[in-house]
Amino acid sequence: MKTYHHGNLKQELISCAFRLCEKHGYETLSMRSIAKESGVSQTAPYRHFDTKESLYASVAMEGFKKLSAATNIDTSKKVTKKDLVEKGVNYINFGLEHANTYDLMFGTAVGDFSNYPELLDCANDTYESMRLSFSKLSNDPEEVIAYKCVTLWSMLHGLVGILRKVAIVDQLDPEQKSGPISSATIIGGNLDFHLDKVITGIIQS
Amino acid sequence: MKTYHHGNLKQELISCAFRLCEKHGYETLSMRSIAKESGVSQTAPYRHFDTKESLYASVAMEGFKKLSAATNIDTSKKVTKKDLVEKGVNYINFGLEHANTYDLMFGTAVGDFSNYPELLDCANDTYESMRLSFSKLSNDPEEVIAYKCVTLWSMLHGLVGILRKVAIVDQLDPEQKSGPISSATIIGGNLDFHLDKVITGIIQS
DNA sequence: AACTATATGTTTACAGTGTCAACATTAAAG
DNA sequence: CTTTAATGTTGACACTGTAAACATATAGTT
Repeated sequence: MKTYHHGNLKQELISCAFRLCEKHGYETLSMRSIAKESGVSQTAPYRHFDTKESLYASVAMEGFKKLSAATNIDTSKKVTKKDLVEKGVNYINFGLEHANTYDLMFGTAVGDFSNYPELLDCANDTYESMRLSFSKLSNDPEEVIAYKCVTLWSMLHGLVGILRKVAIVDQLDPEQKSGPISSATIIGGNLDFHLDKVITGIIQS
Repeated sequence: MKTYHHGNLKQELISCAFRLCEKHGYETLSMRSIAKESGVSQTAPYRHFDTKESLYASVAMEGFKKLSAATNIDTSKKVTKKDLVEKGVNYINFGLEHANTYDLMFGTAVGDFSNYPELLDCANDTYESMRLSFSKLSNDPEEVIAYKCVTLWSMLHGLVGILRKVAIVDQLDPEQKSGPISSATIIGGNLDFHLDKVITGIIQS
């Protein structure tokens, strides 16, 4: 039975967009295709999203929620370096496994997060969780902790980006493409070992 | 005197696109607007670029050339850590000052560099230059050097990304927005100090 | 010099896009 | 039960990437 009013269209549009984004990348999304996929007329989405960017923002928000879930540390217990490393690995894996969504979250698709307060909150949560972990791990003053967080996040974020563009690096030595110089082999294969070193360095810095 | 044949259209299109990209971001570029700006019919660009992506690739290439120029180290002389830090600062500054172009270079606009061999070469040059610097600095075996390069590049790349999204971090504590917790203050204001620490860590790793 | 092939330009056309305005239907509030 | 607001549809507009057909200039060959 098909009703005129969908009842839950907004959520449907978001999860539909999320699905399509994960599969084909956000660049190929169109308002119209999402509407069609949701079985609704092509301009119906505009009752729930002012612009395409604001739909993007909602999808990005989903992404940050999932990222937070994958990297959140239980700070009620004692926090160890091992926890940080483990969640760092999770961060990288999220970036690689949800590459298309990650692009949406950190690319130019959503220009300024402060136009989307809920999205901003979600993004902040990810950072805040990291900050809390660091603060449970040491007695550093706040500024130092903030500093270390930014450093770690930069490292993780950069690693995702570079591992994605691994072709650039790997194709340097075509003969050795799958040999020991491959960054995927060097870092990807020993991710926790690598992150352990990096995080140790940051903690001690 | 207006001739039917432009004479140098390809280059004109590229530099025109580059200019527009720098100013307004690549997302707002259109084949037609670039054509118009170049004073030529709307489909003329297709005599020189199969697709929009391939124009993007050419613009990205310009970007990598400039990035290489800004970060290249004279390896005929002795290479010091200070050189690396200085070029690291240049890298970050390039990323921040040419943010729009940087997005084009490292975002999803050009899907797979291996479709554009010249672009791949330019990107590789940037890496290769870094590799050479590292190799002049120590006696590490090749794999270790490659590893360190990837680590450093990740850090630089990540830092550009995070500093750009600084709002996420800074707006955590609205009261302190321009206070000591701002990542821009922490890192941006002490960029060379920060990079010195990071690079020292990488060299010793 | 004349002829031909190729490179480079223009015009026209098509399907797809974001988004607005006008209208239709349903649900919610009084 | 009536009014209003929320949510849907249809139709339209200007813009996009890009293909096809055609026009003109340049380069190469005889």
